[in-house]
Amino acid sequence: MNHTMSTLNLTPTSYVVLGLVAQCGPSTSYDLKQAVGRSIGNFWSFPHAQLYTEPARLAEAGFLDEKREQGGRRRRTYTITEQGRRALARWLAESTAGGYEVRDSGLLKLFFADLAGDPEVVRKLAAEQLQAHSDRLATYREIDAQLEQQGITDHTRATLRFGLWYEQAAVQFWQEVGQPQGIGRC
Amino acid sequence: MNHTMSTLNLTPTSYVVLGLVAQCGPSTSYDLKQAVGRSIGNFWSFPHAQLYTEPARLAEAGFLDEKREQGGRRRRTYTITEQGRRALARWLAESTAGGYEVRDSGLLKLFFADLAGDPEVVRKLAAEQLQAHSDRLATYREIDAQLEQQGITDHTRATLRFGLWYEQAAVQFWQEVGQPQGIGRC
DNA sequence: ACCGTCATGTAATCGGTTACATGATTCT
DNA sequence: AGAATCATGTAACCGATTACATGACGGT
Repeated sequence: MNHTMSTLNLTPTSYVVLGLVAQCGPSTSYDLKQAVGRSIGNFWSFPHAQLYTEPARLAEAGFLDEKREQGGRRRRTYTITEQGRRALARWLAESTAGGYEVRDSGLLKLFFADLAGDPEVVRKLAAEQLQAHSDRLATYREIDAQLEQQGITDHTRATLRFGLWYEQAAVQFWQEVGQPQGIGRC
Repeated sequence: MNHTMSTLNLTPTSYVVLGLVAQCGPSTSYDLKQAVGRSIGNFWSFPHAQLYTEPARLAEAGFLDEKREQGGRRRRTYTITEQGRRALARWLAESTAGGYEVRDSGLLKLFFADLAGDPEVVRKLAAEQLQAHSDRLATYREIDAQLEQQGITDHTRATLRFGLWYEQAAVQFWQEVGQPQGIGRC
């Protein structure tokens, strides 16, 4: 019944918004921002502006329902529609075609590090990265422990646990890099 | 001496191009495409069009030198300039501010998987991902072995080895997810 | 009343992606 | 010679990022 049913292709960003609204119920963009910051934002970040524009797009296309309050902040609150739910369900069920991407500038630098001529560059890089990843590993461990205490066992927690595996791998990797005596067995 | 010295901000893409040209010597966009496909493209992909437009931008800003052949394919060959080298060196030396991003739609799905209501969704997802990551792990192992035979021990090989660590972590993670009896120790 | 931070957006730009298009080579 | 693939780009669009801007709210 909505005539603006133009073919709008749904990006990962779209599904994040859709999923979050489905998960948390009626949300404002700021709610989304908070939710992202607490969870997925850890490994896949979205600038806040997108969490304002994307829901608008989705609403226009009929995947979300937008209600704007009159007084005060005049904020827009989004609710998922049946159509939105269907789109989400379809995405969840469909086979995951897209691979993955690890966009890590540290790695990029390492790849070109030999160009610098100076071995110190690699040492420094490895030390930095090791530090950063160790820190995050510690953080994730804390959070995971908290979630465990709270008895949370659903798949949002599982996602966090990926962070654990990842950071562990990163720590080991950068340790390996830092050791000048060469590459060990994996 | 170049008057078009406008402030052009250098993105990761820029450094990939710069670094590759520095590493491989004079290159065409197609060369870059090939090089990317063989190496960094494995975890950080760049559509080929970018490898045509980016060098142009860099050339215009004085980081690359462009020479176009007359006959045949009339292709443009890029060489790194002193300015380009400096930019690259500066980047390599500077502290890596930007964190990393893991953009994996499989993970995203997992995060929202419980919304589907159907446990089969998770099973299927985990199976798929496990398969995909196992395959890539195998591939990386092969490539690494080849590189080892060739006696390559520089940091471009090290970068590949990150792929090994990563895929191993991913495999373990998705195995964990696939096992319904809950989450084990990490 | 004032100040700082929280919250909520909009606008403009620009890089990234998709799609299109064509000319060289190579193979049969 | 013709088909198929390799190679080399261009153009248009659109999402993503940055920057700007302002209004509410909470505390002093």
